[in-house]
Amino acid sequence: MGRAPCCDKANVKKGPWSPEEDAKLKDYIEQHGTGGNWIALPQKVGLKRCGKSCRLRWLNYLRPNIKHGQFSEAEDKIICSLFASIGSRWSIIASQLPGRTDNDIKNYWNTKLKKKMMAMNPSLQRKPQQITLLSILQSSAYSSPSSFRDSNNISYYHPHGSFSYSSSSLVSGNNSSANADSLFQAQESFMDPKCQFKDSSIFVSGGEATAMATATSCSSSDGSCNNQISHVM
DNA sequence: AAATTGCTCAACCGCGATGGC
DNA sequence: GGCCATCGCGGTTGAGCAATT
Repeated sequence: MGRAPCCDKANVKKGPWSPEEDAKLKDYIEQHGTGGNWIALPQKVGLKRCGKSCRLRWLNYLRPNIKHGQFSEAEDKIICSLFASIGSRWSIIASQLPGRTDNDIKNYWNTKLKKKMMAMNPSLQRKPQQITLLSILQSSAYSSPSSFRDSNNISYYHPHGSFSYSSSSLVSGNNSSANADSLFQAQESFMDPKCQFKDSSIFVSGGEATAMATATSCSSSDGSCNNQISHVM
């Protein structure tokens, strides 16, 4: 017995959306909202689509203020910084880039930004398995059991493990391999099941200031995402 | 001009989380 | 507390287009 399908696959249309379908869905949601039930929505709208498909279409394409196309340098920096700190939490990263969707950012990272980073630092191409939590702990950047400090004197603390990175050097092209390496070390430390964080709280400290960045989990059904990383100085 | 290869991005899939009963 | 339906997320796929051979 496998998992029950989310909808009747036989009666569901798949593949690209037609302009008519887009219009139907958009009109309905603008007039009535989602009703808090995506599964029931296609029937109400009169679409032969899976509820999940409708939700995705709305969130990634139809909802207002969606920004498509070229990412700016500033957006690149934000993506790199957040990827370094929280990994592939695309919905959280998207919440910091108004108008961008998690899918967009994910695609952008996988197709362009990642390559850009690799090109800037070929040492990143080594297998992730070569980087271990232990290697982080043993690194010269290690300063205490629960915090790291990078060359910019910025350290990042998380209750279940910590990491460091230099966002400025990553995106400027002047990055040292140590800084670039730390990006992926950071990522791995978060991807380690034993180090997963549930409340997405990140403590960032540097110099005399201490900041706490808290990423709360996200997305309302009307497409507005209330994820925020708030910085409390 | 045709065939092949590479790239992009919309859409799908599966699974964990969540909330209601 | 357990079950079920639904939501939301991240990883992956594949169609379509562009670039190259």
